[in-house]
Amino acid sequence: MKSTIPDTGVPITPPATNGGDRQENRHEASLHGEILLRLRDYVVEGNIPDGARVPERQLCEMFGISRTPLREALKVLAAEGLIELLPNRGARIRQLSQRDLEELFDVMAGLESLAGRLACEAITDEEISAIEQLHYEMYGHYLHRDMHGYFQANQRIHESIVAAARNETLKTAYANFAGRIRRVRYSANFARKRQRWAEAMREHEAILDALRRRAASELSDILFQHLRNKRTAAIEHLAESEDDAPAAP
Amino acid sequence: MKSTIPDTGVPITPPATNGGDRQENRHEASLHGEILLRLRDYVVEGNIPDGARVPERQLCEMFGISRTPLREALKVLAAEGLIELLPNRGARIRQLSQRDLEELFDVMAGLESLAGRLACEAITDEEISAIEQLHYEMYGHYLHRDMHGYFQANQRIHESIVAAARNETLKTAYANFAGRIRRVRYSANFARKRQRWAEAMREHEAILDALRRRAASELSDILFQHLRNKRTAAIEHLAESEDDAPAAP
DNA sequence: ATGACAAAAAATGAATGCAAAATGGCCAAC
DNA sequence: GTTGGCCATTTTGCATTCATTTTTTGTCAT
Repeated sequence: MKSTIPDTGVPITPPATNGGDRQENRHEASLHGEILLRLRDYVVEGNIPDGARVPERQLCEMFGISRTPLREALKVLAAEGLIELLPNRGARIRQLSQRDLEELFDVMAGLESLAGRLACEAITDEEISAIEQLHYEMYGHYLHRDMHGYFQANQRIHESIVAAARNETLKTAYANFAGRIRRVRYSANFARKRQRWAEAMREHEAILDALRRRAASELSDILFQHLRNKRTAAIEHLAESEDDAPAAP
Repeated sequence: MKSTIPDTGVPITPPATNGGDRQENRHEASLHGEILLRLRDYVVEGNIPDGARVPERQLCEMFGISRTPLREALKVLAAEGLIELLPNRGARIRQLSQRDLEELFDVMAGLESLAGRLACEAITDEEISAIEQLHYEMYGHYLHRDMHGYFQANQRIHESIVAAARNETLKTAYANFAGRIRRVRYSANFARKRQRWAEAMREHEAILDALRRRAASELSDILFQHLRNKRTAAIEHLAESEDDAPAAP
């Protein structure tokens, strides 16, 4: 006797309270902030299908709160681009078109490219060593065909570069866009091509090389191209998986 | 007998309803959307001093609405980084430290750099001609020492490049960050140095040149450096003007 | 059986009400 | 004269309520 959202069939399973907040500062104090964090994770993790309605009432009883703080959180999520609010017709999970995805990847590419440029100005030898460490770790996962481990190491490398840029504003913006993409990744489980793996490894080595030499604009170029290639791979993958799972009505 | 906000001395002058909405889509339909647009402009135009409290109640009677839609708008503005919400202590205009400004300028530099890169892939000859037109116009203002006209032409050039990137996501993000900086510009009236003018003109010519040749990574470098120089000029100017107007308590 | 229309039901948008926290003032004590 | 604590007022946060719009459902006619 599990209650579901009739329209979408989404099971109402209250997710555990968020422990590790990433970009919000002290919003966990107030209720709407707490809700914001939980709801954002809930959406990012893909618990609600693309384009589905996000009924206030259901979410209210799911979180055990009234509509006021929830609506505040919805407005913020809409501003972040995760959902969209149709006047008098409630919130829907924002359906990303292929074009939207391309745009998002390009913006991410621009931000990482910038991060690399800035990192060259401020990164320490220790930080580079740490990234090298991650690189070798990633290489190990690559050899063992461990996609999950590879992904994690890869993500940590990119996060390290962003962190080395010493720019909190950039870091926040990066996290925001990353969240939008992650939602898609959760839904359509990216399986990367073998061939792309080898390429990506080579690119990562070039990244490390440029980083060691603090070659700012060169690193900027490489990072942009690296993300561009990622974009192409992702788009191709999505185009393929559209066969078995056609777009929502 | 003009009522004022006691704490801050902000005169309550209801701004006219916003005619030209820029980044929001159809939010003008609902009341909270309307309020969002008006309040954002009100804040961006610098009508409330840095770090001052933004009392809900005053704003409510100023806009003639209840607190619910206003609070929703405040949450969004906080997410955009224009204000900050202290738990149980209301909203304050976000005070940007010098470091914050530097970070913002760098992110803007990264976004414009990206815009240039992308523009090289898609820009038409007609669009380049239009930018050249703006460039000559700007040159005229430069010769006549018309700072306002120069500024406007300059801004339109940069906006044209962003538009030529054919990326709505980028455009929105760009507008967002530009708004945060514009607030500062309104408060502390940037007066650009003569010497910097000549430099900027040269840089703009280099930009045009790279754009004509569709030299993506070169343009990317130039644009980044151009914005970096802008940043330096702005920071210096702020540092100087701190003498007569010390920081808020 | 199907389509259109109308009424009921539900959901959204905004306003109000209420409890808790913070701000400010006042007085006493040092 | 300054400092510290106590109480009144204000303000914030959230729940509840009211009004309007949308969506569903039921009925009837074709």
